[in-house]
Amino acid sequence: MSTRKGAGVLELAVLGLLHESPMHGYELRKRLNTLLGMFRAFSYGSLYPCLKQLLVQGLITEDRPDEDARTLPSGRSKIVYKLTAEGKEHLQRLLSEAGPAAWEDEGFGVHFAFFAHTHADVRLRILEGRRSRLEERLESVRSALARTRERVDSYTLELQNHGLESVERDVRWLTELIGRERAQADQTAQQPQEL
Amino acid sequence: MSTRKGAGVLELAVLGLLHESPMHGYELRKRLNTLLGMFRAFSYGSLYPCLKQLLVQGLITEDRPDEDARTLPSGRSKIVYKLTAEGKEHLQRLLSEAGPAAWEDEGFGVHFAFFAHTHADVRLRILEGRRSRLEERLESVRSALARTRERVDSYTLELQNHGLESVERDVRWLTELIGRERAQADQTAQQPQEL
DNA sequence: GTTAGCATGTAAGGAGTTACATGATTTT
DNA sequence: AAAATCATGTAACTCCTTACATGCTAAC
Repeated sequence: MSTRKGAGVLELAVLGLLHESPMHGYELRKRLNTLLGMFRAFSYGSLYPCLKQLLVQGLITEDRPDEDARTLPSGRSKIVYKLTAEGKEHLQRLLSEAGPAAWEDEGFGVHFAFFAHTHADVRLRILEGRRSRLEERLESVRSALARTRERVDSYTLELQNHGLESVERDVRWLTELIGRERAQADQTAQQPQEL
Repeated sequence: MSTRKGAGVLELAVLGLLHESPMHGYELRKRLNTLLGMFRAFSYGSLYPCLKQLLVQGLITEDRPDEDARTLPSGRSKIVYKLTAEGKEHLQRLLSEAGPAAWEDEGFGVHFAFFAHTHADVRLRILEGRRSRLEERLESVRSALARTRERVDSYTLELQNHGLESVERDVRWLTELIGRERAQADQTAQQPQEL
């Protein structure tokens, strides 16, 4: 009840993208779906309500170009959204949390996408958390498979092998990234505070 | 409104597993999570309501071992679920549908897992549907990427490349499977009706 | 001048999760 | 005798989708 659970992946993604540059909803959705297109896709039906909520929370502001006219329900035009100072703070807070939300399936991609704005130690903990998570999954499925080795038809087997291989590949990828992060951390540690 | 949309992946998975052998809920969930463990996991909170609904629909029956005692709310014991004839028919119907439900992200794994009970031509159409779906995704993300080549930070790039590679790998996997299916179809076509 | 893409929104609903509640049985 | 795991269930909730509704603007 403390951390305001109602976060969701979308909120972070929207804040992250708006941090790079102000945008209107339609464009935001396109950027969203090229950024995370291989993992998930969002529809307008979730994006616009999310923007509305962020507005209410004061994390973004909207800029309607035709302020002269009366509050028009028709005669639509682009509404450009922009991060507020509070929004930037909130984004930083979200990106500093190295917890399950950052390494579980739903959240990992988005958190990773904004690693450029994340502290090095948090990055490392998220990558390691993700890797343990996947390794746990591998082990649990593998041991269950060993116990139930009986008769499994060839299609089921094919699916399970493909799944295992994909996750193993992901683990190797993570291991490489972790290696790079550590090497980088060592380098900056040897030359302290050079700017 | 015709095909009773309220299907969901769980329903198919439960029917499929119960087709192999009768089981109680707890065991069902374990089998479920080793079958699809690399792709998704289900909780009891969705499994038991699903079983209840299938019971109401007459697709499964429950076998409570202690029928002697009064309808006991306490004193729990295993409840073994079993497919009815109607349930088997329904399962066959679900497995014969070579539509989006079978090749989109949510459904593909489960449909594939039960390919052993699926007609060869349906298998082929599902595999091809899945492949086109992934190829569309690749193309749409790649072309969007080409248009927005500007400045993307190295983490975003890393994520996108990894995503692209994973999906490309899946496409190659599907292509191989399609090849095998076709070869098999040719073989059985040359020697018609040998049993 | 009409199709395609740009642009914003809402209402209803679906599929599943979390957290809770309870108790039996097996292992250590 | 304590801890782990087996076993069944419910209520509240969350995040997101689908389908709808509307209209502008660029390309062909």
